[in-house]
Amino acid sequence: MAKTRIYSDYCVEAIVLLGKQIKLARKQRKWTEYNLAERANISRATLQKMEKGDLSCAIGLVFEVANLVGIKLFESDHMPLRKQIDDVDHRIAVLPKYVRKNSRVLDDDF
Amino acid sequence: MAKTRIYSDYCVEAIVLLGKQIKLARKQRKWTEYNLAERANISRATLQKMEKGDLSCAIGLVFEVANLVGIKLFESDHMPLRKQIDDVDHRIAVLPKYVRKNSRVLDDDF
DNA sequence: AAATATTGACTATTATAATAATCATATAGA
DNA sequence: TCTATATGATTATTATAATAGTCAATATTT
Repeated sequence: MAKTRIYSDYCVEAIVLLGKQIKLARKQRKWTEYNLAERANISRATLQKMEKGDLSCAIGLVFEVANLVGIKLFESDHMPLRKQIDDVDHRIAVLPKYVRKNSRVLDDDF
Repeated sequence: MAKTRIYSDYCVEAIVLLGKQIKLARKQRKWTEYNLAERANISRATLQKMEKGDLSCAIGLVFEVANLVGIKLFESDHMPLRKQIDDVDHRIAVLPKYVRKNSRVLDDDF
C-alpha cells in the first residue's frame, strides 16, 4: 500500500503553479499535449501529471519540459547559472567539511 | 538497461544549483545529512542524490527539502503562490480549451 | 450539424527511484 | 594524538514512477 507523505502547502502550491505555467505556455505556443510530450520524449500521461502538479514527477523531466516551453527558472538572479553554481561552491568551501553538533557559533547569520 | 535521456544544459545546471543551495543551507544550519533526511522523512541516500543534483529525484521531495532549509522558490515575484496560481488559471481560461493546429493567430505574443 | 482531434481518465506492465544497510575514509573536537 | 561521527559510495530489495494503450466526452473547424 502507498505510503502517504506529508508535504508543506508551500511545496504543493509551488509545484501546482509550475504545472499550470507549463500548461499555459504550451497553449500559448499552440502545442497539443501530444506535441509537447513528443518534443520532451516523455509520455502524454506523464505530461498530464506534470501539468496537474503531481509531486512525484522527476525533477529533471519537469525542468526539461519547463525549459522547452520557455519558462526560465532561477531567472530572478541576474547571474548565469554557472556563476551562481560557482558562487555557492565557494560559500560551501569556506564552511567546515563536516557538520558537528557542538560547533557552537554565536552568529548563525543566514 | 537504462534508457539514456537527453537534458538541456540549462536543466542540468538549474538542478545542480538547487542541490548545492540545499547543501549550503543545511550546513549553515549545522544539520547533518542524517538530521535533514530525518526531518524530511526521506533516506540519507536520497538526500545525497538530491544535493548532487540528481535529475531523477521526485520534484516533491526536492521542493520539500528546499523548503525545510529555508529556500524560497518563486520568491522573485512579490505575489503569494495562491495569487500566482489564480493568475495563471485566469490566463488559461481565456484561451481555447483545445489547441488546434490551424488556429492561425497572427500575434503570438508571449 | 457533422467530423475530427484534443483532452481527461483509467489499467496493466515495465523501468527505475527510494530505501535500508553496510563499509571505508577522514575530519572536528576532546 | 585519539576518538567519535559525518560523509561518500555501493548493493540488494521494495515501492512506485513512467509508459503504452485504450475509451469516452466534447471543443473546434468545416
